[in-house]
Amino acid sequence: MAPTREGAAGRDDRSVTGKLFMLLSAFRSGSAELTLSEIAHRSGLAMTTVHRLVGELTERGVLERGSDRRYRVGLALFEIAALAPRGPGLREVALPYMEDLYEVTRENVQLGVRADEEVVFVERLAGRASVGVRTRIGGRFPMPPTGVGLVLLAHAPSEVRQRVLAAPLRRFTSHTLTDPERVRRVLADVRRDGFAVSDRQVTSDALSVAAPVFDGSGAVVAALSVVLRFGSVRPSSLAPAVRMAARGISRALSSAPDSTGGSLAG
Amino acid sequence: MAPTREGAAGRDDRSVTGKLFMLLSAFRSGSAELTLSEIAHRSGLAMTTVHRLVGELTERGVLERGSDRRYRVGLALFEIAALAPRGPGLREVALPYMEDLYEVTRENVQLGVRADEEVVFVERLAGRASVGVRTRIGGRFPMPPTGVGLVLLAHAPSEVRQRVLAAPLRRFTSHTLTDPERVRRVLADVRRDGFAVSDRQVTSDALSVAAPVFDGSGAVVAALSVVLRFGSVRPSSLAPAVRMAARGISRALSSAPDSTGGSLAG
DNA sequence: ATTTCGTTTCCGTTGAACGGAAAATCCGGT
DNA sequence: ACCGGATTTTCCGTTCAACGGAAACGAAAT
Repeated sequence: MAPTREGAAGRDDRSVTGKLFMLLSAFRSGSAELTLSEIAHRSGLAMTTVHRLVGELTERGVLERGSDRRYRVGLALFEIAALAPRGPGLREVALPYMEDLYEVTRENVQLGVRADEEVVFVERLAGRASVGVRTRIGGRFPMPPTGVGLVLLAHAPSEVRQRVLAAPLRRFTSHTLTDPERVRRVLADVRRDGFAVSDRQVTSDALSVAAPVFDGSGAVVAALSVVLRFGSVRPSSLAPAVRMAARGISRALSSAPDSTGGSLAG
Repeated sequence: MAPTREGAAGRDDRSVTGKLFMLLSAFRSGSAELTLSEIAHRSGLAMTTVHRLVGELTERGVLERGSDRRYRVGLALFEIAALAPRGPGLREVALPYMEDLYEVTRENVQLGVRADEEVVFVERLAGRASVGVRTRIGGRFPMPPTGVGLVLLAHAPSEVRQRVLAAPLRRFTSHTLTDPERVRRVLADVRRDGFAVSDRQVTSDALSVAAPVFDGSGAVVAALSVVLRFGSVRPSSLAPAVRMAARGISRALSSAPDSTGGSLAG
């Protein structure tokens, strides 16, 4: 074994499919542009193997080479990923409603779905006046501290909830809830009220209000949130607007031919 | 050796990488949800091969299974594609400027880049009042009839321009320009004026005004456009606004640490 | 000029990928 | 509930694509 220090890597690196996945995942951590040897190092694959695979991927546009000859994720991957029903597909029908919400609040409007035990943010509208957020589109984030996460967690299968609350809850600010029992009670409130408030859980100057998005079968498939600067408005006063927008998306999803209901079995 | 000119439909289905690419590309044409045998049929691969590959992809979240057991593109692919500098990376810095433009016009605001000899749309903002467009995010479109396409083509390497104008120009409406010489003159105007107008080239009720987006080195890396209902405003009156927004994006790109300049050699 | 670091080519070995065949499962029809 | 056709999944012997060590090549830095 080489002295590579990757802990998160998958177990199965025998198949080409697995190698390709590890190779592409190398771009997730760190910068968006990598040299061949950086890819080899981060993916834990042999140089020659990476060289061959990267060559083929580049030929097909899955990777591209920049002016400095570095490799970057290419458009071909973007084109295929654009077809993901829970990603851009969902975004497509949600956008007009998010737009409305943005106009009213002038603050970050976020749309997220659950992947395993984390949130993946699918879309975010932000103007230049919006308060800064630590999330990135296509990026993961723990569920408990975020508004969308609370909604998704509240409506997730109980096994998922168990597992998430069994793990230590990461602290971001002095307000972050780290007691599983407290969070459990918050989740019950979220289910009762139909919306969630995350008060300075991620950054000390922001809070978010979130509401669930349902598919045709009544399952929660996503969550919508607005991120506000702390102190600017009373959170609960925005709940109706967020819920309205979320319901608008839900309705659009039900009537759309392309059902976006999906489950990630734990 | 020399880069293969054969373009899209590569006959190289020997390598696993190629097979995976063909497999995933099966989702491009037609619906977003496919059964195993549909994937096998569309990709041209053997059932057992597809079965094995699809199984592994599903394990990693690159594909997902819906409630009806059909396969769809999964979030893992979306997460990786989100790192593409010319895709979501570009979108991220462009969004606030696009937002501004949307507010002023209340119409479709589009951002596109060139891939080979076509446009790939990276982002589109649209309200409910906007006119319908035939483009899709992550989708391809011929360059000559679209606003963004005209800008990208005008600033593309001359070989690209040659090839595009050598091929027959597809007609969408009675106004679509199909004479290469006419288009060539339009492209010269685009370079001189700093913006492009596509008048009812794609649909008879819409026209678009587009301007180039530059990276730090002065190369055109993208194009921004507004799609208007025909007759609502005089196109040239919007040119300054579009150019302003495009320049804003250009400036943001230059100062960003992550250069998004990229070339796709012909 | 020499070192260093990254990239690319070469080639013999090997096991992952392959796909035909058959079993298992699903599904609409009766 | 029962049947027949279509779809999905498992099994397994064969083979060729994938592999990676070694060495040549290229480009900056010293």
